[in-house]
Amino acid sequence: MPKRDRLAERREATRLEILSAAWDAAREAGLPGLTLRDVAARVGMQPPSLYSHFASKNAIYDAMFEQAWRECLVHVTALEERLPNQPRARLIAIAEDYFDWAVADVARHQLMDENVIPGFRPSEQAYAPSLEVYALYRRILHGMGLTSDEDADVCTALNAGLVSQQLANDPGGQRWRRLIPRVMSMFADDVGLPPDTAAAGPARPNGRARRKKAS
Amino acid sequence: MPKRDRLAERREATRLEILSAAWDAAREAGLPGLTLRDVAARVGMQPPSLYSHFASKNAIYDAMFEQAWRECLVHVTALEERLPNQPRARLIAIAEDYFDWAVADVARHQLMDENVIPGFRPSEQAYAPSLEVYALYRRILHGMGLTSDEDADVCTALNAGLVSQQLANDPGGQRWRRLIPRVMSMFADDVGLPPDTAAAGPARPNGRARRKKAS
DNA sequence: GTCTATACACCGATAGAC
DNA sequence: GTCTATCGGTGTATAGAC
Repeated sequence: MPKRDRLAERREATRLEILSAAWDAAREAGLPGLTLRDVAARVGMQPPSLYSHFASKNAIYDAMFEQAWRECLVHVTALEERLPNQPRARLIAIAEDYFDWAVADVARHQLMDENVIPGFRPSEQAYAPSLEVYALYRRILHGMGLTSDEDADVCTALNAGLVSQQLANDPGGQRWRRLIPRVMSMFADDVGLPPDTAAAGPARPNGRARRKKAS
Repeated sequence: MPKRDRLAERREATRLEILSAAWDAAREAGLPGLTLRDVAARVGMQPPSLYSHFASKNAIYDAMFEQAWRECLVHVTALEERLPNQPRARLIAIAEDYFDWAVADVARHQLMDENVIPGFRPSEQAYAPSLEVYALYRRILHGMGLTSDEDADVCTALNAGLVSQQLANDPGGQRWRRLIPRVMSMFADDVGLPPDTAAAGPARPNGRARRKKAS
């Protein structure tokens, strides 16, 4: 293996190490409270040395933004494999899974879905994975017969609202998380989804998913 | 009138002037980007002079938080007077009004509903008006026959989600604002509100709402 | 009491030595 | 690539003028 590749690998490893430290720091001090000095200390560097790997603090936010959405893409892709068959149960499972994932890391959620950093706008490259997630989401809904983009917008708004209220008014609690089955049923009624056939109630169904219908 | 009162009035006026300048600065530089030097310059003071009126920067945020929610309380109270009679039209009017009010001032919305400032938690006193708004909101819903606290939580989540998605993904646009009638109708169906009648008498919301059970 | 002047510790960012 | 040194700017604090 050429030397250049080893160097590139090591350089990439350092980048990832810095980002990992940045996530730790952001979770501890809050996303906007992240400081380069803190990050540098965690990786055993002097603060200015970070500029050898990132052009600015916002560049670190940008890389974190891309990481978070890539992570989300992997997460949702994996989730798709183990979704229940019944459309209504699917909606609930998706919503609960997204909810838990968002609430599990507030700093990550703020970076992904809120404008917490004054000067920060994600770059084209960092924004791309988020579009992929949204496309995947629409594809899943499409598989249930929800072909309208409006439906997807409504559904994302419902999820976003539940998460937002939970974090703002009852952090660490379950007050809005408990409403997910009801809200998703409401949405299912609105778009005219038929009732789930099997004994899959509003609670998370544990029945093994059968293979999708061949159409 | 005793001298003390005149002094107190002047002091209060200065406080309000500082807060007004703080709002201007926050709207311009983003809520977390607000700096005491900027605020001081806008009121023709030296930065340390602000400490004669506020104990800290967070104390300014706290006063702004209280102001914003008091303003919201006044706004919603005034709105209540001119709400349509029909329950479904009421829901839509409330939602659209809240939406426009929230979107009209992003900095205000961030302060009220998001955790944008790392170290900031509103004081008991500053938090009180927000509880009043929520109580008023529940009372309005109660007048439509929606007596459950869950209903109110769902409704606030719907509104919050629409605003959140609008600001995050289409700032300045109408993409989610257009969904308000549909989402509110969906909610009205869920709680079993009867259809609005064409000709409306005075507000006599005696139609008892019953939550429809979804399969 | 209110404001000015000054200082401190911390921040992001840059320049240059090695 | 990493370091030291340093810059301008920030929130915060205090001492002292009026």
